[in-house]
Amino acid sequence: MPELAEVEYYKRRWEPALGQTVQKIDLHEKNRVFRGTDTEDLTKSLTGSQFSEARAHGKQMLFRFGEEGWLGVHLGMAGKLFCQSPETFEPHKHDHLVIHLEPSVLIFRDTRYFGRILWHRGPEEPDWWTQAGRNLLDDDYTEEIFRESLRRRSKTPAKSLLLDQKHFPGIGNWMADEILWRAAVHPEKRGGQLSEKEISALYQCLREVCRDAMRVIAPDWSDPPQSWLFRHRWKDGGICPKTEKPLARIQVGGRTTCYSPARQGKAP
DNA sequence: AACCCTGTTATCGA
DNA sequence: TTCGATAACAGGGT
Repeated sequence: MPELAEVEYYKRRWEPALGQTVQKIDLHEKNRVFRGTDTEDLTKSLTGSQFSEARAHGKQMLFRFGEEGWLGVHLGMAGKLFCQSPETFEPHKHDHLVIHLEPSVLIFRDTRYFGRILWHRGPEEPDWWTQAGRNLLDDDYTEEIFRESLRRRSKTPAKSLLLDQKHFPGIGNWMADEILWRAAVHPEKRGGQLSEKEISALYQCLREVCRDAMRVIAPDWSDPPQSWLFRHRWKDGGICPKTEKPLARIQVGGRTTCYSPARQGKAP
């Protein structure tokens, strides 16, 4: 489920425990979500440390413990984060990491095991954090930078390019469809086939969808309004809220894609 | 019961 | 090198 704004939402779920001290860790070290992670060092270093910082970038989260502990969380397809009190916490089969602080309990739950926990110890942030792509909501993420991404991958269908986390961190399946629909660009159109007007529209809609998602979803996971494609994309017989014509579903780059033929045209 | 999925990664081949 | 297609991962929802 989690894309840009959902990840921000889940990051905020852990923030109430900032400043608290870790008493105990529960984890299943053989678990897939710990692939490549030194769980022994994670357990040893986290215990007794103070939860000091919470950040999100794209689909990745970074939580700092003490000065030198950096816990990375990726939610995959179905990951969730919770913060509960010890009285209300009930262990769940798919709770892969449970951090008992005083007085809160932080939980990483993932029924599908596509998520991932990373761990790094040292004074500096880990490489997998500093090497992430640009923040699409920053003022310095300009149309020129967006154009450069299109140039670099001019033969890739627009839908597939938008899903590339190196270029567009945080964009996932529903956001990519929403952006293309708002910009009236067919998902299979390639970067090199886009007109100047289409490129500008895509850039504007990319920024707009990121802002709208953060505003509506990040604080309390509100339902987006009916005016978004989001509300219609999975319904059989869904109707485009802009044209009132039927929506269509196709596969692009292996991902199910919903679009409005009346608005976005036929395959190029 | 069969099929689908808001994600990532390895592999193969053009 | 680059990119697309495909499969794999694992469980829950429809």
